[in-house]
Amino acid sequence: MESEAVAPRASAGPDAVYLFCDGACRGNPGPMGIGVLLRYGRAEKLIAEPIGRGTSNVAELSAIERGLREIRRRDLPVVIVSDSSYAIGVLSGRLRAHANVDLVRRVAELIAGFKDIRFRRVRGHAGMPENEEVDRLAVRAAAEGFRCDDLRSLPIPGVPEP
Amino acid sequence: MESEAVAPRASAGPDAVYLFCDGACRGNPGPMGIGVLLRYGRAEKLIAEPIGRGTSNVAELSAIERGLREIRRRDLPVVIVSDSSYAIGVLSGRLRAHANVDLVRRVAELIAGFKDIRFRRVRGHAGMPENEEVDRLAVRAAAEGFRCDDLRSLPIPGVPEP
RNA sequence: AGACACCAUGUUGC
DNA sequence: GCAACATGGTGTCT
Repeated sequence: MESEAVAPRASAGPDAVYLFCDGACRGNPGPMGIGVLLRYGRAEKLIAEPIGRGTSNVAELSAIERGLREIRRRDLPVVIVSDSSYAIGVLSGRLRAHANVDLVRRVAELIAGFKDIRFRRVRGHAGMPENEEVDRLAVRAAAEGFRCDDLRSLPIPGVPEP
Repeated sequence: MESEAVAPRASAGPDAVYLFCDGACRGNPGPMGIGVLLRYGRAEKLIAEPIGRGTSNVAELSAIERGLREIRRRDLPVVIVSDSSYAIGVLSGRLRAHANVDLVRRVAELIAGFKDIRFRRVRGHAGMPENEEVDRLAVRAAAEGFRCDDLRSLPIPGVPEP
């Protein structure tokens, strides 16, 4: 795995799209679900979807794929935030995929269509709010078939919500 | 590798130094840590150290090296207790080292300076208390940069601790 | 093909 | 906190 140094790392800039994603299954293999949070400026989009039966690693890869397909502006820098060392490893070429070859290649080609994609590994259940949120979405999608595709606006500090 | 029969085996005698050691990484390769427990009579010494980035096998070899360097009395019999079939193999000459050649030679020369060194292979995570302890030390050293170098006295059965 | 080790993730149970 | 299972990877040797 290997965590990147997080603190000293420059952010991808104000125009970057942040893609937080997580996959879950009930049992492994088992019914899978994905959770995605896309953030661009003050706008957020939440996606939850059950995606059939498969393995935990397939769920993690599928969450990344689903999130990337949501991004139209392929010229914008994208930061993929995932807790799956496996998914980041096989997509960044650090690990070689022996299983899930088709899925890995499909997502890799998707990635190749973007101008600037970076990966950011985070520890699962380490308190990062966005990671916790997509984890809950993925778990609900896998367990209850929960599905959503909602826009949302970030609160502005000091400005009361309507 | 086959496990040696543990129960019927003669111990190395009352004056032997027991060197329990383990290496760990966070990811492989990744940040490494070592854990060492030296026992001589009723005295124990615990060592934990992060040792930079490398592979699991390098960590295992380094734990042995670090433990051996702690032993002054090279005339005493030493029992190296490790769960690494690789480390014991390359150091005992049963396996041939193609990688990590410098490190292997360095530790082998260290070993050659002792009068009586034996290896004892134990299964990892099989419940042996000393192995579990050095495993935890190594993992903490790799994960959190934990470091220690402490003396400790074994409890005497029937005698309450202070 | 096998062995040992080191991990990551996903679950299940208490 | 403690068990256990599965899916996937590397480091190393035979």
